[in-house]
Amino acid sequence: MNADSIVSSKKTVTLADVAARVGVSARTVSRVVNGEGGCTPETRDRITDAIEELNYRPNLMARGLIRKRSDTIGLVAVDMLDPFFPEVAEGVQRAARRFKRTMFLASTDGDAERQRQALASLHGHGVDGVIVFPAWNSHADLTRTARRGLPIVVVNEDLTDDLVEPNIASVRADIQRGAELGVAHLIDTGRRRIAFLTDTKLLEGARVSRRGVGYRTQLARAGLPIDQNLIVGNHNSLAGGRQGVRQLLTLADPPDAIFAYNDLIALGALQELLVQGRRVPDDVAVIGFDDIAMCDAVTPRLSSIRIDCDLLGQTAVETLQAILGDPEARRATAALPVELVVRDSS
Amino acid sequence: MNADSIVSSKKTVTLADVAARVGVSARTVSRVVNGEGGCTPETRDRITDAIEELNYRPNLMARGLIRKRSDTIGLVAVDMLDPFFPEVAEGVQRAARRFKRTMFLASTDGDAERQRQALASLHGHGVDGVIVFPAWNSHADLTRTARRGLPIVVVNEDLTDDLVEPNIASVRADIQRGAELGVAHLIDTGRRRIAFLTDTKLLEGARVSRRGVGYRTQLARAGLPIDQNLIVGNHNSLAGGRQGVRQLLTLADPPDAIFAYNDLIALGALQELLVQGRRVPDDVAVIGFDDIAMCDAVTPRLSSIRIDCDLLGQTAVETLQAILGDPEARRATAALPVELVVRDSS
DNA sequence: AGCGCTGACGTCAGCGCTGACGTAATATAG
DNA sequence: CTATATTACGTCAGCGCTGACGTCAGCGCT
Repeated sequence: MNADSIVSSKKTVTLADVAARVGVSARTVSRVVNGEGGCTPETRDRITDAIEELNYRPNLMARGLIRKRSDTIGLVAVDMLDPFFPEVAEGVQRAARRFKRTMFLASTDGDAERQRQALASLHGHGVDGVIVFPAWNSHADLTRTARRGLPIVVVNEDLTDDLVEPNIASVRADIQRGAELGVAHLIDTGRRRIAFLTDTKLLEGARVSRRGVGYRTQLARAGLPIDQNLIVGNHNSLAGGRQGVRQLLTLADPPDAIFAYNDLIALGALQELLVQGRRVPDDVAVIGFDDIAMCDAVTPRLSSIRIDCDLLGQTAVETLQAILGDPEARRATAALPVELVVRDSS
Repeated sequence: MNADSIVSSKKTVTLADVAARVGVSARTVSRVVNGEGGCTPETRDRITDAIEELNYRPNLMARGLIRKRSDTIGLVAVDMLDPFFPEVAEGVQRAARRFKRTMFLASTDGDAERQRQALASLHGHGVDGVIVFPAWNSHADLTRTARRGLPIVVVNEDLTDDLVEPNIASVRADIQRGAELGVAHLIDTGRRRIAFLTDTKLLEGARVSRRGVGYRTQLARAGLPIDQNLIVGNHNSLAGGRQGVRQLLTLADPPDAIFAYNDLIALGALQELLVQGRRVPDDVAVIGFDDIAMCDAVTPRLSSIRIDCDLLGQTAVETLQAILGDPEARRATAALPVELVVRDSS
């Protein structure tokens, strides 16, 4: 009976249960649970024991309902299958822990509707703020959500149109410069027909991608023409990269270098080139973006533009902390530095 | 003034606000929000309009406090940097959506304390149940959490000691059979010194890993000796795989095949072998486990044991649904089938 | 006319918790 | 020895919402 009541109470245990057990008021138990002090060490110990015995855990929803903060943050990523997101998520997670916050992650596959649902759910469940890798075409949504009072930090938006709104801050690596470094490197090593293997979504409408800008800028600077045949869009995946190379290799005058939207696409491209009997980098150089861990583990090792994922995550969390304190604070931080990492594929 | 009140209400909008606007009771608004019916289409429309105008969103914490369910589930993964977890997470996400549930993800890096915190937070915030890739040495924790009333589905536990507890179910792929298929394949193709490159954690204490059992079983069946020098543990990462190969290559009698704990380790191993000038598979065959997408994108392509991540995630969610209905239901399901995928590395 | 019945609402309590404030006992100051 | 501060609690309301139940008008039926 006793042993049973200790380990397996079917009903949820509340503050009141603990209070009754000890013979104090629920308020006092609450004080102990929250370490507010204002009670005898002796009382504290008795309550602590009772909490242990009854296996009490605070109901965070009830607490959140009153406090209007939960010490949690949401991370809304696009696609967990692209290793870039997990890498940043780890950085966010680490930083969140430093601020004693729990991070909950939701992913959207880049779908605006799913992003909307994720944000609504996170907000409704009381996260104090969210860090978002925005889905395509979701600026209006983000703006509305922010106006509902949810602080948002937008991370690494590749599009150049800015979101200016109180409650929305943004953090990103210096993507355009990264693209410039990559393309300049290809040009410097003698490449003249440089393809841009990107995400289809970025070719729809009149999108202006920072990577695209960097690519064009560097070609122009070197006096190289921009050949639309060399700009191909595919799904953001290994398969998308492979498909892109297949398209490029049908050209009468195929490229001698590929600048990929990211490493996932680049890795797919790399493989397809090898399968098709092209030598990398002799026949075709390949350079990716993000510098995910796999870049260093494939053969030939993939050159890439390094983004410090840990720093990016950390900066995002710090920025969120800032706007949690003051909604007008730090609308945007300086773009984080990027670095060209030349390996064997270029 | 009006436009302002429409778009940017600073205060949180509640049912009562909407009710006041329309001139009905909060209860009626609640009925509309939850689609309970029992009101005139006309009233419904007026309320719907007011909800839109005031930008009202239900407070899910308040709702959860009463309903004692939130239609959310938690996924507690070990390490997002191992692509296996994101792949399963996608499967879980997809299945959760089918059941109209939102999934929140937390990761633990295999640390029991962080797992404890993640579970406490998820439970406290009212998730209806969790799917857990257990951290090492966390069975006691899981048991306690389950006894607090949180339904748990344990996924893909490699250890052979079972958790038998109401409120805990388990789902996994047939890991031991997978290991047997992989090792048997290596033996069948003439390999005689087969190394087992595993996770350090699994070598601590008297752990019995399903993969280890499969490995030993097959060696025994073929009459091959078990050489402790060929069983090395390292961190579960690309670097861990590289380090493992470095250790193995110092042996006087190095292996002619490597059976890796998972693909991440296998990919690291593969690279280090190539760097060290070994030919794969001619000098050393390598086979991984999980069959993550990258297996098919590296050169040489990595042989592996395929686990259907989508099915695994889906089964986990279905099992959770089952114990949500009945805590005694489906304690454990049959192990999901695995498949040997032979590519270029073996 | 009187009956019950249905539909469309409203009323009220309370989920579990904490902020604001009250109170009694003891410690310290004048 | 009284006045005041401090400590260690308790009381109470209410966060936003929904379950249970109540009310009342309108309808069909005898």
